[in-house]
Amino acid sequence: MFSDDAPRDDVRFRYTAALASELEQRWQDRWDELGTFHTANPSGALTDGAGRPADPDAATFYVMDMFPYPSGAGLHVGHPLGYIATDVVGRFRRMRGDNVLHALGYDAFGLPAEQYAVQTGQHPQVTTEANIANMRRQLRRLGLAHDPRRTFATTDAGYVRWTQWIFLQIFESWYDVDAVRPDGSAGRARPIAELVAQYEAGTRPVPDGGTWADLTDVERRRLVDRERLAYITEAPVNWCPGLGTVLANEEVTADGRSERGNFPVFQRSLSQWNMRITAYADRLADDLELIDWPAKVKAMQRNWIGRSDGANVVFDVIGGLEVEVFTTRPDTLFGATFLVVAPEHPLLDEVPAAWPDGTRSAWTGGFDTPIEAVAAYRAEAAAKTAVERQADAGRKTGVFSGHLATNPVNGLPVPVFTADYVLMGYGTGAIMAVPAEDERDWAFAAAFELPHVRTVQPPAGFDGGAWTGPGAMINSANDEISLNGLQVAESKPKIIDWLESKGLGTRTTTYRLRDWLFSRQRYWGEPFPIVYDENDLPIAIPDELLPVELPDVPDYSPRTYAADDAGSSPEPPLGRNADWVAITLDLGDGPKQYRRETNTMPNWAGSCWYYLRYLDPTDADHLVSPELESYWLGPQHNPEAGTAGGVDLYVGGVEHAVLHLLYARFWHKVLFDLGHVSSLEPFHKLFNQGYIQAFAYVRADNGAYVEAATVTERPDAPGEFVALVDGAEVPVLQEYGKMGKSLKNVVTPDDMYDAYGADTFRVYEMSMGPLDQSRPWDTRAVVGSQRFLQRLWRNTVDEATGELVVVDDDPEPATLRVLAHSIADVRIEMEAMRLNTAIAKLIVLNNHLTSLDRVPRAALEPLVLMTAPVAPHIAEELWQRLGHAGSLAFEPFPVADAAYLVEDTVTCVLQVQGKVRSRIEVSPSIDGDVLRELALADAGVQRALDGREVRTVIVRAPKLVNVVPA
RNA sequence: GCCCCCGUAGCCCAAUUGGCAGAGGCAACCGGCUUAAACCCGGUCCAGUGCGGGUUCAAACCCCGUCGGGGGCACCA
Repeated sequence: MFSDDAPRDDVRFRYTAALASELEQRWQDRWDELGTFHTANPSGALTDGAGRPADPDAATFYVMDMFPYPSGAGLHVGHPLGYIATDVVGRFRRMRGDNVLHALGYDAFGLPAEQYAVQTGQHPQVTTEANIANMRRQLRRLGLAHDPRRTFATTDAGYVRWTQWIFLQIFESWYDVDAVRPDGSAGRARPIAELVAQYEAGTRPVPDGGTWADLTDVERRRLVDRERLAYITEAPVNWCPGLGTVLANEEVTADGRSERGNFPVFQRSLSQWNMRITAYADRLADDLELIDWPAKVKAMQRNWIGRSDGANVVFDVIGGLEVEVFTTRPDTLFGATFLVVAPEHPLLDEVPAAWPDGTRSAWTGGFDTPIEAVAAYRAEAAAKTAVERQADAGRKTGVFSGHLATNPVNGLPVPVFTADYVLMGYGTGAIMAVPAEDERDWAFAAAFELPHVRTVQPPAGFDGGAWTGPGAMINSANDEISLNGLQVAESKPKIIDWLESKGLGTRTTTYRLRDWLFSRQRYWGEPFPIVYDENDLPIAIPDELLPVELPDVPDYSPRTYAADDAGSSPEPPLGRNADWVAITLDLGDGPKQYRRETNTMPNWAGSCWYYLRYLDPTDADHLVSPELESYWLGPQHNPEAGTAGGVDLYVGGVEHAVLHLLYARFWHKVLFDLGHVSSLEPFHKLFNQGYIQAFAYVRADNGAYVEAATVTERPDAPGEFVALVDGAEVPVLQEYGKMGKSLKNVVTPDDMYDAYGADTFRVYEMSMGPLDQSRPWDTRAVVGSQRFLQRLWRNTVDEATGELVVVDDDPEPATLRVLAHSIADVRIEMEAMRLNTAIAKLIVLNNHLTSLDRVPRAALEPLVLMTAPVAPHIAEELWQRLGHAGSLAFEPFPVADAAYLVEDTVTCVLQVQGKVRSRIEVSPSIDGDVLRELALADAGVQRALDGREVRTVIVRAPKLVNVVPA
């Protein structure tokens, strides 16, 4: 059970949970009163606790946690893992002299808050505020060194104002692919007014012909609206009836369900807001090179962006039409034996009336005419849900369209099929099929009796099927060009050059990334700062009217439907307040009636820029002042920042690898293009912490979960467990997984504060293992961390009297050596964020001091300072009891005395054929040749050699010699 | 199906990146303290690194294969 907490007369000053709690809360109050963790900006009202601006000589260090979502359930012990880690790193950097910025705000819009509000019948604002208050309380008790002045919630009107302001910046911009960026490369966002100016001046041709002057005002606006980075378009979108809203591609799983709630998602053509993230696809992919992120997350982003280089190739279709295909293998064009277009492809809108000569029966699907066959297949494909399509992946279906096209490199006729393995949304929605070099095409060809022609020589012994590997080209020549004999990589540019010279194709890059669908049909989100006029065209609400606040509506719950009701339509809750929707504004031509946008923004919007707001959440005049942005985030803002700049350390779960992290990078780059930030990237170093998981237990008889806290392991049978249910022991089975109410295995920080105090909890979480690894929670093991702190306490304070027990004598050399090594090791481990091993080193030093009769101050004080980042309250208390005034938060982190790092002797291992046969003590600076002779003369070595000749001797002075016998 | 990460004492985890397999913690056991127990203090026990090959003077670490666990992608042309 938990440690004994009863006050005892003989040990009134023992470091118990009660004492820990008392001093922890006292120090938390003290930090607040003194403003200890008030981080100073270089200028402005945000100074340090003493009212000073930032020290110009200090390096900055900006550490940040992923935005917490204040759920109604409160925190369990898994949640604070990352917050503790960033706090430890931040406190360590502060002691190293850095100006550390660390704050925490709340991502408070979004579906869970809305659903929780619906459940409890309260307004989301009320539940959100209550949840934030509870989370603040739980986190404050943890002793996090956040700047309390820099917190905010995304729902605050002052924050919403700037979220909406950024939206309007994006709305009022277009992407000029030719504009030159500061680094010389091409393409950047520019104010839309500059596009209009170009049209007006005639320096940019009006698309679709005509002149600007000839267009009506409404035509001009439609033209310009099409170019905006935030734009409305009618297109197929992901409609999720179960959630009652449309979703971005990133929010839909591969099997066509909503990431949140796991409801089916249907394709519906709807008019919705989008963000032109695709304009940034190249930069989002390329700039990953500039930042220090886990390779896995970079791979996921690259994968999601899905850039592939190839060519578009035009095939003439007999009868006067043509079809353009995208291929990454233009080198295999001579092996293209048929074409496949997606069922939605416009080429199928007209098909021949009769099957052409040479049509095989396998191609027709049993229909008499192409018209019937194609219509039937298109209907079948349209009826398929994403889930069914997913289930059918690999099974090739399709039908001949009746069209014949001409292979541009050899003039041969190729049949055009339609099949749903070709997607309208990728490339051109049409492919050239090369069965010999593509596995999917091979499978289709096999199913439809289509021929193949090999154009890459497979290796000897290859026994059929598609060969997708490298090799020499064969069968690839016409009168003008020959690829034969070339390697695949050489052939690609050559054939593309030829195609381009003949006007048959163009070098092309395509992306999997789609534009970001940005509207949601929900109440609890940022309203769009947009109104519509009588032409139904969007108009920005003037800056002075921001923020647009959420109106009261009769019912703020989203209109949801049966999860499989594909025919239903979204209904924004904001539309339920007619008085709000209709608005009278004077936008320069007198008061007029407008209609408000009733969709809200996705909750990713608020998390796209919060790292900018921490720099000064009180700034009412700027999104972020350029001076602060460059000081904390700019390129080279500290020696580690690199050319991209950004937050120095960003810690959070890997689940945001493509959603939040991609969206935030996109917004940041838009803000960069528009001159609002100087950094190229928002987050320089990203670290994904692991998860704390927990055992859960189900009854062996009925499979019901039992309270994990009541379970014990059978002493007689390890691995078997029993739970105490109504006073009786029942056998249970162990499971492992998330911590959650339904699994009855939740342990909360509050439980830990009560039983051990916050410092013990912090030490335990940090010592469980490497930060990036997931691991099981084990409440019984927490006591080990408490013992460490208790020993540290006892090394300083007499438990009975509260008197200091340290002495001012000089420490023994042995103690100085342990001290020096501990300091050196702890610094290395802390800098590498290996907090578990850093704590182990602290324990070694502490245990050493425990073993002494008298603890010397000169050894104890550095230990207290080094313990401070991980267990700050007890460290502050001991520091004070040791006679220091004020907080240790800014005390320099100890530096090892190099004189005690060198050992007088080291143990040299003597091996014979790799096996340890002897050990000798030698000087650390011993000469290799001397050591060799010592080793060869060693009795243990001679015994192992047993008279054999020595072939060679490996000497790694001073630690190892390996003698290799002949 | 493809790709990535991880398998070390009963458990959580170290190992200066190829050089003595054990730093730290939990649990267990023994002893001290105690009227007794807990706390505390001291000590003990415990694996040859999932498995099979290979490279090397030397392999937990590198290579190949295989098994188990976790994650990502999945008809993207």
